[in-house]
Amino acid sequence: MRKPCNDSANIYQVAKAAKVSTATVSAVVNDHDVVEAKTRKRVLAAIKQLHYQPNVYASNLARARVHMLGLIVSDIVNPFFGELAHVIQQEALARGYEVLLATTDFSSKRLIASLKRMIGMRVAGVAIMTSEVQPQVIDILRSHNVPAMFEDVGTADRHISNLRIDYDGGILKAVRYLVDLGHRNILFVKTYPVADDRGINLFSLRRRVEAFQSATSSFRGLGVSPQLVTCGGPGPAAGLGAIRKALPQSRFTAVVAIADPPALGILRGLREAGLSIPRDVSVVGFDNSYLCEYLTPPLTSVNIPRGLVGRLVVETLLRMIENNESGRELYVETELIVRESTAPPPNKRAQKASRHLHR
Amino acid sequence: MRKPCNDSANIYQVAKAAKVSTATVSAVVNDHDVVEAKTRKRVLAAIKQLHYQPNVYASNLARARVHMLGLIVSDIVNPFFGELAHVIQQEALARGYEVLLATTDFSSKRLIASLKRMIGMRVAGVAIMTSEVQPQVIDILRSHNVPAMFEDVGTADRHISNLRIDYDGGILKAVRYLVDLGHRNILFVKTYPVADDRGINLFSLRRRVEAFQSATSSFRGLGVSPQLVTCGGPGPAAGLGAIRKALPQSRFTAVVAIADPPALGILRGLREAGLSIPRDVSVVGFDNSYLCEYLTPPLTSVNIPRGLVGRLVVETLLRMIENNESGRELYVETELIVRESTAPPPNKRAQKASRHLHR
DNA sequence: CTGAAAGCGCTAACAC
DNA sequence: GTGTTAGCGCTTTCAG
Repeated sequence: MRKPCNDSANIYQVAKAAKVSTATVSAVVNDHDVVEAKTRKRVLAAIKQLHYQPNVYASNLARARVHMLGLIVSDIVNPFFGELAHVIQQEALARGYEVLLATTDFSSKRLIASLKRMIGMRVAGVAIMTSEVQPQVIDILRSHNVPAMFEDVGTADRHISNLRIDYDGGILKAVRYLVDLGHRNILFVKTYPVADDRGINLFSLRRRVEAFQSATSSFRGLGVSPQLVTCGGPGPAAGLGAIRKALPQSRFTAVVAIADPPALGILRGLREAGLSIPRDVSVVGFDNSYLCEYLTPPLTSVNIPRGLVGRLVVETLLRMIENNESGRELYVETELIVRESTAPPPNKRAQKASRHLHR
Repeated sequence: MRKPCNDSANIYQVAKAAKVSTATVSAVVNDHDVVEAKTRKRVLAAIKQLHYQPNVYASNLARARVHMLGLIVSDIVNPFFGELAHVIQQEALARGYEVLLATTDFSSKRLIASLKRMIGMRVAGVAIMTSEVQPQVIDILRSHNVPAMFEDVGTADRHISNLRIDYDGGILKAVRYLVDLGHRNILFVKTYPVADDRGINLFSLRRRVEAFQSATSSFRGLGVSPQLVTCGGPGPAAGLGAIRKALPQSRFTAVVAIADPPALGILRGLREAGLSIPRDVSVVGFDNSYLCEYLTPPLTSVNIPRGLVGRLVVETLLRMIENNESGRELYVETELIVRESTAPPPNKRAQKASRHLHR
């Protein structure tokens, strides 16, 4: 009635060529270890000869469950997400799952679309590592009973786990380190990507801003004065835009970037203005992506342990999927990696060390 | 006989809820524009109410062909491939195709595995943008009659197109520019990733080396002396390793990197040795990835027009798929983007401009 | 250890 | 316009 999918041989042809039934071929293909060696060999030969490649759709349709996880991230160009995706993929593969990757480009519309597509593919679970998550996402997940893992959004639930990354602590560590070096005027550069549709939820960005506010206020006694600049746009360009905006209007000796890509632009903007790093101003990034150590100067940055995150994500998801466990709250620490983009501010150059060196 | 896939509703339940047949539901879902508005509305309501999400496997199995392209690249962490993948995806999406992305990490075993998996998913065509391609790949492709697109490998054929990127020209332009600036001792840094299995075909790498040899030899009359250093490893680390190896044993005033990521490591290694760029040595990258303009100094690099490449790949593949056209040979030019990492060599500082400025 | 056969959920003739 | 129904290619009982 319908013409065959393409030129590929199907299981019947293999069965016929090997003079066995399709059940036997299926057993051989899936390593069911119940086939006599001789028969097996015959089947294998037929498979090779016909270049048989099982039709994934047919087999997944027939199979009860699909060994596949979905992973949704905002932006694969950000090296942090690239590395994270890589880790998760490795981890999943090691446990017998494929991973389906989707990118939202910060569009909540695309998040929904990707999620639906993944559900259509009957993924066993999804990890949604984006900063924008609207309620509808939760609805969809719930109505399909798909185990999910979020980053820093909402709380755990029967089918939902949540991984909290200690952004606040990371920002605090960065600020404390700068304060210890003698900095008092610290600029926080917040950038956000511009999405094509209305609602990107800037929840996690806002959280980081608050973390900065509270970090600086805890040093208010020392005369620390926080400044803030915001600029929309993708990656380094946004950082550059932000710093250009900030330079004429703020006085600062150190800047903390909300992520590494903007930090690239910040370095550039500072240099454009004839400033030297770290002599005139110190810069701290966030994510500790692989680029940091190759920048000039190597960038001090807050590290998020991708390996651990990847492992936790996959393991937790699999527990929910395979052992039917409930969702759980997870937490990972961050730490400051000091490199050469940070130093005492110009006027403090003399008084070399501060008393509270960051441990 | 088999338990349903998961908690999701299926087309029968929707049909029953809307009091129509499954054919009608299918027509609505696929926008077949033959359904009366009223019926349509009823079906839509049922779909929403039941959170119906069509099973991709069932529909692809039933459908004649799958609107999906495969894309295989070596390494998604290399920004160039990241950007290329993005462009191809956009382009494909615009023409109604999804794209399935796979990464080989330079392992030929993984190339084969990915290809087979894609064929199992009945992709309509594949683009294989890796430098390593063994004959078996061609066999597989041919035996399944899958249209394919390679980068710089072999020649076109009934079902195979080939895109040639003008690496040679790019390298020649870089070398000529350096020579015009007054450089005579030019180092070419070749790095290659180490794969976990035996056979990575270094074909395209070798080609670039040859291009460098021939480029320099065309300036032999001017006293140009080519040098070469090789180092295995991933990305920037390899560049760093290579330059560390080269520094004590070669004399050069300019270096050309085989790609941008190694150039990062080269910049770092040079600086480690107390050299200033471009004052003491000039550096040229290859790929012109988005990082270049944010490095210190901004990196002169050879540009590959990703947009054009992406468009050509998708368009050519679709011509083979939809119009049953034969494979073809394609060609794209490269160009040198001059930034601030290149300058006349130390001893030539005085004689500012050379006569043959690069156009 | 192997074979027969009943679905998995959907699509697309074809009939009405 | 809408319904009926025969597959798409595979997996998996269940008998033998």
